[in-house]
Amino acid sequence: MLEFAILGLLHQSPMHGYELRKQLAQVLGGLRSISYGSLYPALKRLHAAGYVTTDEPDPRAPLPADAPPLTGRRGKVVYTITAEGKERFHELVGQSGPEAYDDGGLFGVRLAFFRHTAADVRLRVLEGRRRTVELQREGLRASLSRTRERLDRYTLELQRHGLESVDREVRWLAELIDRELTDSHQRRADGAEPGDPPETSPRP
Amino acid sequence: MLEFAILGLLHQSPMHGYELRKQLAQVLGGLRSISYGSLYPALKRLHAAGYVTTDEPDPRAPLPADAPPLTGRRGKVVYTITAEGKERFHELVGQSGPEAYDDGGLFGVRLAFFRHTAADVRLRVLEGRRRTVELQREGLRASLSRTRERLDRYTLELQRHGLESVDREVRWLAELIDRELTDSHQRRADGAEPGDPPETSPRP
DNA sequence: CCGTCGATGTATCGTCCCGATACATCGGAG
DNA sequence: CTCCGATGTATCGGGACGATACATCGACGG
Repeated sequence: MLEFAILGLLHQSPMHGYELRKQLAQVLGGLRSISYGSLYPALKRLHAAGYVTTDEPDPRAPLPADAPPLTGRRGKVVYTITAEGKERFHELVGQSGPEAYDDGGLFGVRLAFFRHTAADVRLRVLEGRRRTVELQREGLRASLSRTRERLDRYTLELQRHGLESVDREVRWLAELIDRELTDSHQRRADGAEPGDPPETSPRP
Repeated sequence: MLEFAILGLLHQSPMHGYELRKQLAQVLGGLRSISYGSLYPALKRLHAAGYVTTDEPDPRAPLPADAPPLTGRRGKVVYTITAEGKERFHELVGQSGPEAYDDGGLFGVRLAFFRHTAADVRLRVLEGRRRTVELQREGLRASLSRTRERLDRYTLELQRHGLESVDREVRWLAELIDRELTDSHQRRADGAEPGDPPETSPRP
């Protein structure tokens, strides 16, 4: 999941780890933040896999007689996506199976990078997510009506609130899907390229 | 977090790990489930800490000449809470500081065992949680109005939906707090014990 | 001119949790 | 009688987290 998000951000421009974290927090919805304990190991993995490069000139050669403080020598590192990294990102962005929407966190990241996603894939991902959440809702409803009598008021409130949240998510997804379909028809009528990501204000 | 939930459940009656998992899923709101990869290590920790005992008679003594299959010898294990465990649970249940509500997951568990919690602690935890979520909401609002122009429609939708969810949670918490206050006044008027957990249907 | 304070920045450690997987037992349906 | 699904215990590798340490730099006031 981090892999996806990092590649997506680096796809737009090279960045420091620090900046990456800030942008990530923004894109992820503001509440979900990413810790350095996840970020740096993830960058290390991506680097090992050849998906990103660093400008670190490796700290071992060009200063034989230069040792003022010489402590730490911690330098800033700019991460840049490679051609393989871009390929990997587009491979991930093209996936529309359960791995794209079963996990809510990953789905959020997918949504944040939907502008890089083809229209048909967008639609499949949204509908898959809706199906997943609908199943959750049904399970929740069943469980709630089964155990309504045996639960105390607090547990009951917790479940009720959870169910309403899931219900709201389903309706939200339905709205997004509707909009996708409308835009798709609109594009067909306009004769525009199919798969064009709709802009923030499609018709200003 | 698991520690709390497990002790809370075992507080009611001894159980197998398997049953524990099912009850846990129920109490946690139906969506959040707990995997065995978390549960058994957690039980091991609780056992090592002396908070639970098992009926496992230890597999090393009483069958010298008994070896029909002798494979595995995997037996069922019933976990029972100890006096120290109950003490630990009440210690945890009495906490009303940030550790009780800063994390949403832990707060959910707290709520699920609110019937074991004193009325004043309940109120402090609910108000603390509301404050936390309110701060989240303000941060989200600020971030959203700051970046509204630069975000594409999908990221915008994501943030909007997130903000509405947080907003709904604040209102939900306010309702719960109101109810606590009402019940508290009611109890005072009735002359009942302060701290009585309100039942599921306080006035049938 | 200096100190220190907050933002920027890199990095690791221990711990927790998860999904996948393996294995074992048992009651009932076919 | 046999197979199947529910019950049941357990581990493994890996990912993510919070806490923490350390380093650099600009700005601000004393």
